[in-house]
Amino acid sequence: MPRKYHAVLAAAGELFMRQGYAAVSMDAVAKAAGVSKATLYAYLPGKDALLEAVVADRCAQMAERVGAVAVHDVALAESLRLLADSWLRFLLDPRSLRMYRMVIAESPRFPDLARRFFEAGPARGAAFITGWITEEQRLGRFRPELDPKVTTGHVSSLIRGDLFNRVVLGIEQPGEERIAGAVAATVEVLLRAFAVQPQPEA
Amino acid sequence: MPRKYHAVLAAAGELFMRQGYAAVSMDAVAKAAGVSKATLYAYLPGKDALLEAVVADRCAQMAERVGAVAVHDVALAESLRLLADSWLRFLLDPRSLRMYRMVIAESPRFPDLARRFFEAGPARGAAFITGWITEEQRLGRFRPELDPKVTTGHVSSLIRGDLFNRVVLGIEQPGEERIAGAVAATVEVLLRAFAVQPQPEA
DNA sequence: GTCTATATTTAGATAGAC
DNA sequence: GTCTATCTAAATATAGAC
Repeated sequence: MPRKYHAVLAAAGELFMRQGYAAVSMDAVAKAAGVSKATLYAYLPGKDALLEAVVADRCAQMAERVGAVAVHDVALAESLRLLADSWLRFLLDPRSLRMYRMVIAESPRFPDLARRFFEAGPARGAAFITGWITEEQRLGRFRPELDPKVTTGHVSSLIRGDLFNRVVLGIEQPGEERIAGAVAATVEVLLRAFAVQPQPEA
Repeated sequence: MPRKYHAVLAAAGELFMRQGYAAVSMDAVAKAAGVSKATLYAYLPGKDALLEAVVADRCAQMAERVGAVAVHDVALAESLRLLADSWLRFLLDPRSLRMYRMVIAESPRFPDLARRFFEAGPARGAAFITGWITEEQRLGRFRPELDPKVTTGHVSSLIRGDLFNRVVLGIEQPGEERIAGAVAATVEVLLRAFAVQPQPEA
């Protein structure tokens, strides 16, 4: 699939993410990609296939960007802060938000698409956090009796927090301090819930 | 706005929630409501206004259904379990999920709609939880140094948990035990993070 | 592979009778 | 208020030349 195929995927992706699948016409995609409509149909059998190709492409890109900062050679509080900070910022990235909105919206009609997104994004993030937890348990800083996978769900939910839900809905557009503040508050909770020796607050 | 107005809102709501705004035609709404298209335009100036009316209507309904179970005359663990269980089940209700998906999808193009949804749903739930926390603090069972509003974000995030994210994407369709298990695991974390006297596990 | 031009269907919206 | 019938624009998809 040659020359302009990448331009088509990029243009279609941009439009689908911003306006939603149903609201985007093949004309609009062709125009944005600088291609004729007939070329679209030379590449792909139809609009559904275009969406699937776009999401597969974006998932591959996302899979490379996923991954928080894992550090273990500092105090647990700082290690948690770096993990939470990097992961939350990834979630709040406009690309992540647009992808999330679009996939959520179409998941009832395109379940495969939702699963692919989940595997490329949330599942990879979860696997990363599970690894981080396991290592911290080995270091004796994270409660050893907890199941790493179950705990990953709790940790990731706290990191995402209320802020993500508000931003997804456009209720809030957080600045630098807001994000840092949310992370700091979350770290306090994480320490109380998961650290071997609960540390007193400042 | 007389006789068939309710039927129009109900039919349009059902279609918008299930298929998304852009994918639903006015013809489809008219047919589903048992009404001619001209009648739609007698009620409302256009499709956008129909969406806004639908969401306003559903938000009013939702505002009545919102509200978890608040109990304070049992042990904190049981009180937490009831709160988490009722709230999570509300979130996982198909009506909640469809509304959430649709509003998320359209929030970039209809920010007012997202805000109305937020006020009718998540904000009311948060206010409820904040009240619950304040009462538990008064009873001396919930850590008194914590800010109730900030803590509400942490509590609600943990209740929602990983399960909600998976269900929204259609990754998982939880049965009774799955929900109960998720609630139980969450309660353990909530106790460690927020109870005045961390209780030993079973 | 890529284009222009077009076929066909369906969209949102309205006129006018009752 | 409610209908049938219809207008106009825009949608998905394709034919056929290069």
